[in-house]
Amino acid sequence: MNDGMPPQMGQSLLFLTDEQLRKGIEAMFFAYRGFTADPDRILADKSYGRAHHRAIHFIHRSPGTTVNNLLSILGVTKQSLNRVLRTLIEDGLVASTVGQRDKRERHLHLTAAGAALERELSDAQRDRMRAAYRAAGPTAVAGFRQVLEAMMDEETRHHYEAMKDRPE
Amino acid sequence: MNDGMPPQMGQSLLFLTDEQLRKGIEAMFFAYRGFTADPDRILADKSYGRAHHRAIHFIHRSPGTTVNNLLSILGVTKQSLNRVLRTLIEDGLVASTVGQRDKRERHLHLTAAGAALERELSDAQRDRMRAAYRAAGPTAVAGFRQVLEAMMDEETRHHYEAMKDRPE
DNA sequence: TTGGAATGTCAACAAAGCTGACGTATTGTA
DNA sequence: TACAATACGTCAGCTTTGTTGACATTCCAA
Repeated sequence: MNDGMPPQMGQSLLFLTDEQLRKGIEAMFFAYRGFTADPDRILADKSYGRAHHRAIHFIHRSPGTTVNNLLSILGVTKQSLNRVLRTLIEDGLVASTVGQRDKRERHLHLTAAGAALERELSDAQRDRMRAAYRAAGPTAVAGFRQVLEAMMDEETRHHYEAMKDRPE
Repeated sequence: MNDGMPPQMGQSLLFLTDEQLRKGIEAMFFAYRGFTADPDRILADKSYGRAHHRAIHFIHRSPGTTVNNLLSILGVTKQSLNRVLRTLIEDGLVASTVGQRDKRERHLHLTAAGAALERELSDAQRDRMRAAYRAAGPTAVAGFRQVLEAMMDEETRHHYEAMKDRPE
């Protein structure tokens, strides 16, 4: 039976065939939909979107972060982020305080209400992630993270690693 | 030193801590940006977007697929898909033919030009995926796929698996 | 003191999703 | 043979989230 592989290709490189790569690409596409589905449902009720979720997540993750820093983490323009941030501030989910050392900077924190929404969103997202982790097991999880990290842009990976080991 | 873990938690469950889950969530977010970055750059020059890429990908993957089938794979409304499909047909990248058995159906194929663009896009995306796979190794890749598959919605996983093993 | 950096705002626009409504051709069924 | 359901296309209108470009304000630092 012809499996489409050149006979000289060793078992060791079978995971690099175009077919394997295509499966990985489709797995990323389909999995990302699941990944965002639960928070999206929660946000839809509140007339917020994914952009609000991302802002809330990273403000929670790095309390006191500046607008500029958040910008480069999220990879969007300041105008785009500003629109999202403005509604979150207006709605009392995010507090923006003038910097001490540099008064041009605004430091962002979640309010109690913002922290409550963050908790609700991340609980939902973690539930799915936990189920997937549990189903796949610790070895698979390690591989999952390795491949994802290798897939990032250089600059992005720096952001990722910079906040990798911060304590809660 | 307090690592934040309850002392009764065995090593076997450390991969399910909130901190591990959060890292996985952030890895998904950052990696997905890298995942789409290369095709996005190619598409920007041609005034197409990610939606066009997805349509082209799955038409290439399942030649002769109907509009309805594509709809349920992509998880969008027919109005949204139609806008994309119309431009692709107008530009001569996709051919739409009336069904033989059921004349209500339209069967979708890539033209030579469409196949050329598909090749360009998937080459770029596969290059990054290949580099990530190579860096992480075959064991990691297996885990990567396992976790992603466990992360999908039920219905989505059916789509994924239905086209999993089709020959090129 | 002056140039540049950080921030914010206004305007205009585009991609890509959504709902709702409607028309047409075709098919299956009562 | 009527009628209901299906597949597809399209129009209109709306939302979210991204983009440029222009411009004002505030403040640090050379």
